[in-house]
Amino acid sequence: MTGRRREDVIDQLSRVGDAGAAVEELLSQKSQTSFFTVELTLADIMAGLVEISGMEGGRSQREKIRVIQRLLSSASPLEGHYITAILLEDFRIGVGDGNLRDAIAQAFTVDPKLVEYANQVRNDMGEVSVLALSGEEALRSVRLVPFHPVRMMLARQGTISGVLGEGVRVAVEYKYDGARFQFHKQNGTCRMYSRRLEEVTSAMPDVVALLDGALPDDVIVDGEVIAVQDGRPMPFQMVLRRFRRKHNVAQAADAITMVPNLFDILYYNQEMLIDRPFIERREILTKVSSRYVTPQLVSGKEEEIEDYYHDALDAGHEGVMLKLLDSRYTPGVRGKDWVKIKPEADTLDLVVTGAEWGEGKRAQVFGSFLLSVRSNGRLVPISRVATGFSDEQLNWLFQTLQDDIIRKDGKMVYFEPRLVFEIGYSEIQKSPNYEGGYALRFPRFIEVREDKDIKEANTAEDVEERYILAHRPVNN
DNA sequence: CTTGTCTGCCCC
DNA sequence: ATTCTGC
DNA sequence: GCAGAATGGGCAGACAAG
Repeated sequence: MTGRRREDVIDQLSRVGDAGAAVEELLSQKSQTSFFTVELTLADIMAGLVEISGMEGGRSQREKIRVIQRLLSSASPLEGHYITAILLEDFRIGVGDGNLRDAIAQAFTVDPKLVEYANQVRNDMGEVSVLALSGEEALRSVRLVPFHPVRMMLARQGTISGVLGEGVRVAVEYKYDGARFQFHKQNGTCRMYSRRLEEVTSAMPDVVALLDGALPDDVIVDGEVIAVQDGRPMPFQMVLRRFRRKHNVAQAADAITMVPNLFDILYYNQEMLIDRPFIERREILTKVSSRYVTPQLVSGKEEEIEDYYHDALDAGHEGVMLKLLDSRYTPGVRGKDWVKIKPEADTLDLVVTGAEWGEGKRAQVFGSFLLSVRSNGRLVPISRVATGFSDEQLNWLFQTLQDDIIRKDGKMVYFEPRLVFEIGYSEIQKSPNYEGGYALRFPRFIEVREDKDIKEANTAEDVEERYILAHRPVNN
């Protein structure tokens, strides 16, 4: 569209770190040498977007590219910027749900709290905006309806002692390493939704059948499915092989057994329950469901909760959740009413063998680093890391590593090994993507071990040993 | 038909 | 997921 | 305290290319 070479465009993109801004610049350079443009209308853009959304199958990518090329070539630089932003769903204009909520509240002179409440229940700002037009009463009277999934309530990280105060009692439940789901049933029809509210019913026929059998009609419940074998939870990777599958579902269901665990109920028998206290919802859930309700301890004793937590870890779960007994169900909110307790991260000392240029606010520095373990006198990659750095540390690393670069390949650079990072992680997992066969789950940067030479970094044998140790059967 | 690469209102 | 940052 | 931003491993799917 601008007659530029592919490399120029990539170069531009990595320089500004924002595709919209990059397109704007490229188009403005082009307009100096080009003479005509056809005026682009909103209808043209809409038509293009509709056309693209309907394309699939063979050669569809090429066709999509053709349509985008047509739009951009008749766009002004600013238009190009925002067409690109629309296509990537990436506006970077600092307007999130909060600002939108306040704008709707002001436009229709209603309480922002009610706008938020209605959006929590209906999960559709467009619909909420229409309700706001009719006034506060309409917002107040919104109700949950089966097959309109609501956003899930989220938890924050914490510690047991941090949650327990004077005389505070909490509900303690296992934290499962699986996939969150919401299950709806009405008039004999069942549907299951993922955390991002995608429908996964057809991928989970076995789980849906179990829940159908265990639950009455007209309910919405919240839970987590895990993969199990011989009564023990399987690695998260097994869950991934099942959860959003479209093809060979029956075969996969045969190979990997999935079990639901229910921990909340949002709606039952025409009644919305999200504003009830958690203990009440729990009581209703245990009455309503004949099976699959997650075990629960209610306690205010730190020692007792610690024991329960260690039982959870011994059983192969991630940790526990602590839930305040009187908390409402707040869709989409990561509030302090639910707190997850997980083990502190283990750490490894790893050699920095490469890095990749960043994007956005990291466009001028390395955005992630390649990490390796020692193995028979060689260095073997085991993971990357991209979080845990302050901006200052990223700048320093970018500068200090310049002299170590021995090879470049696209946005990747490779170093003469010198630095050792201490890296925190939650788990070592089998990896098909790294040469050594293992990778770290949730890696994060702790610090540069300036006191350590690369010869003192951890080895592939260390990693394997830790993997085996973590997966050995527990004997009691 | 196989293989490689990229994407996902993706899962964590 | 985790983490840092600006408000 | 909150929301936003930038990034991790890994899976199935969808396409493109051979």
